[in-house]
Amino acid sequence: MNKQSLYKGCLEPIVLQLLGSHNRMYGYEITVKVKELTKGALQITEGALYPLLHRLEGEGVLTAEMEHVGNRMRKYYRLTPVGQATRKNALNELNDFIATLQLFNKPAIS
Amino acid sequence: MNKQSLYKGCLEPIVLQLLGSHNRMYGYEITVKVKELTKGALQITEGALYPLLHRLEGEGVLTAEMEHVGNRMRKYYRLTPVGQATRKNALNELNDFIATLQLFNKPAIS
DNA sequence: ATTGAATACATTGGTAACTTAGGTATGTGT
DNA sequence: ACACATACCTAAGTTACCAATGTATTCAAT
Repeated sequence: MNKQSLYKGCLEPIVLQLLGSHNRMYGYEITVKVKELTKGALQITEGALYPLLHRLEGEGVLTAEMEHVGNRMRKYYRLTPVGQATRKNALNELNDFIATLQLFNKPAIS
Repeated sequence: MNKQSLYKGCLEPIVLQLLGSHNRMYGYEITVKVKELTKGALQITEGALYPLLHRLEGEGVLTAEMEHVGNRMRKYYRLTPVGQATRKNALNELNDFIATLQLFNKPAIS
């Protein structure tokens, strides 16, 4: 078992948290920021991120605005009002989750 | 997204931790203990647990011994020496994971 | 000037780790 | 008698990811 598997299911709350503290971000920026923030511990793959962003946009959690920087396209995402609430809720769940995991955090007994 | 999805990938380290602090346990006991410990926050399904135990046994992480209590069978699992090491490693990964998640734990900015 | 890496978007196919639903059987409470 | 708890198990479907690939532009290095 690869430790990366622990992060399964955490991508959405992480992205929501990032967007909750950054006004707006584009996809590639998110991957770089996460890698940087976690010092490489977590590397979001684009194959996971882009479909997630599209889904969240479709659900009304995010809005997107295209922008051109030079000749290159960027798609900026930001939280909608619904997304703000979703983020808060996801944060609560994340904290409950962490608290629960801590219950099992014992050095050993043997 | 159901918050249960956060636990995806955490079942193995949790089971290893439990067995690391309990000498030996049987499957059903594990489900009850986890539910009790987490006050219902985490309910391991048998469809997830039994295949996991079988896999870990096959990998040499656990050994099993059958026992009869009255007319009913119990299959007790315990960590092998390999399993002890696996548990320690899983615990480290779990702690790193928690530390990484904490990086995103900010109330908000908005 | 060309090559590789970085930037930036995206999709497709495969898979691991679950959930849901079921099956078998014994014991216990009402 | 019936439901619920105990105790094992499996099979089929779902989900959320990863790996690989594709397109195109920009920049640094040789």
